[in-house]
Amino acid sequence: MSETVPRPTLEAVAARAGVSRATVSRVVNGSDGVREPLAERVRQAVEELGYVPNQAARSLVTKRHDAIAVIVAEPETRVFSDPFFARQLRGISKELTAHDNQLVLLLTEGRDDHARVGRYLAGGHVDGALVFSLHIDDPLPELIQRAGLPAVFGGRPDWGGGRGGVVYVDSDNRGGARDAVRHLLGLGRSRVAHITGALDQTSAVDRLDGFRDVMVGADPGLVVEGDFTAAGGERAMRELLDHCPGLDAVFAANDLTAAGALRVLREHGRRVPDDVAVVGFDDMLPIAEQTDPPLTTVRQDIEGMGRLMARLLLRDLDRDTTADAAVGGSPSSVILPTTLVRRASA
Amino acid sequence: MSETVPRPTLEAVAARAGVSRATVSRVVNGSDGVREPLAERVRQAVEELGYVPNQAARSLVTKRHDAIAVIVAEPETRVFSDPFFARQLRGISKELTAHDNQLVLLLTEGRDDHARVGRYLAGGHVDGALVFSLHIDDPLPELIQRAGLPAVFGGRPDWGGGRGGVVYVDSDNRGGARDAVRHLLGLGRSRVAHITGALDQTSAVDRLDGFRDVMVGADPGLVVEGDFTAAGGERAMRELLDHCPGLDAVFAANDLTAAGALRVLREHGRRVPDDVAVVGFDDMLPIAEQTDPPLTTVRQDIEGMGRLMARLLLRDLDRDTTADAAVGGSPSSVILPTTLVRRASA
DNA sequence: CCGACGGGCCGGAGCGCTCTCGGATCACAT
DNA sequence: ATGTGATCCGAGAGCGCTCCGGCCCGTCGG
Repeated sequence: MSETVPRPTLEAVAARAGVSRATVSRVVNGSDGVREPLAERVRQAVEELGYVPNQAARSLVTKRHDAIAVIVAEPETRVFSDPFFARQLRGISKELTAHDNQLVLLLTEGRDDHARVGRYLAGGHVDGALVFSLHIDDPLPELIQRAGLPAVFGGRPDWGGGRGGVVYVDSDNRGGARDAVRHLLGLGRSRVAHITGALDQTSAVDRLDGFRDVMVGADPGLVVEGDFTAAGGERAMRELLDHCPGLDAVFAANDLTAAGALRVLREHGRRVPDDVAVVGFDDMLPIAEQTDPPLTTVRQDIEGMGRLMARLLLRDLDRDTTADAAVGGSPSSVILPTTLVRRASA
Repeated sequence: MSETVPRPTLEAVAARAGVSRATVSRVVNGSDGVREPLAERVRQAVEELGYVPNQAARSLVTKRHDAIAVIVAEPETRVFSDPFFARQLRGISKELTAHDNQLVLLLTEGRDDHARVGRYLAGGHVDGALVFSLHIDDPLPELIQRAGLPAVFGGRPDWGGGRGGVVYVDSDNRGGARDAVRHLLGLGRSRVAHITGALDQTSAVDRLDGFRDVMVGADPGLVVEGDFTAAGGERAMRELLDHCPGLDAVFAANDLTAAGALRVLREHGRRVPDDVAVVGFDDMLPIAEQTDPPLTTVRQDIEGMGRLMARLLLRDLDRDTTADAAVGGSPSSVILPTTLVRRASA
């Protein structure tokens, strides 16, 4: 019924083309040293038989799998509540498939999942790993290293990336924040507040740092901690309005936060942007376009981040393969630029 | 430097434990026929050497890969603009890892990608496929069948699923729509309008059907086509207000559409829910909670859908393996119930 | 006490592929 | 005609695993 027809093997193709396995292998893998007429005969046999190489057998000898693990720590619900994840994945996918690599997705649930992931990585199924949202006490890097796999991290890791040549890709959160605040100042605002993100995430810390870079010596009361959610934005905005009723601008750590802030501002009768200008971060659609008024925000190239992560990893991979020595040294981390998107809120 | 230590093989473990490969294999795979003292010695050797079986070698002989492909058609940008995708993936992932299966993600870009996917599926890397948003002219089912792989589809396929025992999992879009409309009627509304989704998607068609089930013989002018976007919702709402200014309720095909409709209603000075009650679909967070007023909507169990898809597929797989004959017949499609979530808009 | 029987364990074959060698072939120069 | 490379191709080994057949040894009936 669902009985699979046994797929043709190299040998079958060889027999049909009247050559040896080795020759077929050469043709299939595009190495030279096979004269044209013969090669053509082989190609035809491949065609006729619908031959597709058996990856398992190939991996067994090459020790290459042409597969990359993408590891996402599930507790980061943020990853799931916004389209970031999907966009990044899309970038990764594009880059990987362009190089004939497969994407194996590992969503880790909790603590105990690490054992599973470790076993998997050690099991030699993949050639490398792409890892998201790493925390300081995360055993993942250790596991990956023990498995002898190269890895690239998404977002600056907690410990600053200073350790053992960790490679990561991140947006220029700090620079983006500076741009946002400068834009606000450029609008003639002077009492600029900041609602931070969840400060256990480096992106939130970096954005706060960027804010401070520009607002040196500002009233510390103008900074209130949020958590990247709309509810957090509302709460923080209320607090802000309470303590600093004179503020004329708000830089929110992300668009969701900004949306919450906007609601509270409206509730309190403040007009945006006339009374208070608001800038968000992420350019998270459709949120950013749907707020009232539409949000001025800092856009980052999410898909590009994903693609870049994959590219760095792949480069590392065939550096190992092709070169005898390190050709260009290990790859190093990359910070991607952001751009300010002007809409109506500031 | 990044030189990998050669991983221990079965043979190495066997040598250390003073037994044969076969015995180690038995112990590792949990088959019986090895007496306890020996088994223990083997287990210890495994431990000491940190042995992990080589999957490639194993697959080569078992023809099993313990991996499932998840195929998502990229053009469905809807998939990427809302968290559906991630949620479903999460459900799938949970179920798969619980059964020690890996998740290989295939995002297909366009037409020409099908060749790649086909090759991959035929390449014998995976044991089955989970497929999303299939269209009527999609070559995917053909490819999958040719590769001899079992598959489960997400969402009712275009051609109605009547063909060749296609198995799919879907929400009860029609029933959910009925609930929504009945709720509106229960509120005493009588001129209920519907803004549809993109009607080339079965979910949109089903929701429309559900609407019609309840509103038999209603003014056809009360149904306007949307496209699942907020902009589409705005456009449709304007049209509706133009042609049927007397309407007192709107059932929107999804929450984004509802959000657009809400904006236009406010713009026209209609109060929600006093003048016009609005119900959405999806309970897409954070949108549904953030609209003004918060949206009454129909919730579907996205994660459950994913999990169920995976479960059906896995069941199908080891039905092939274990049973001599069909134990319980082929699995069949499942429709998951929806629930109405009451908030302020209706 | 011997032969039959059976469960526990081992050796070997082989999954489909790659890759190293060495043999065959051919052009060209000797 | 023969040597000489360079070039092309094939045979064979083996990657790490599973599984089959058979050997060995313990057990029991006669």
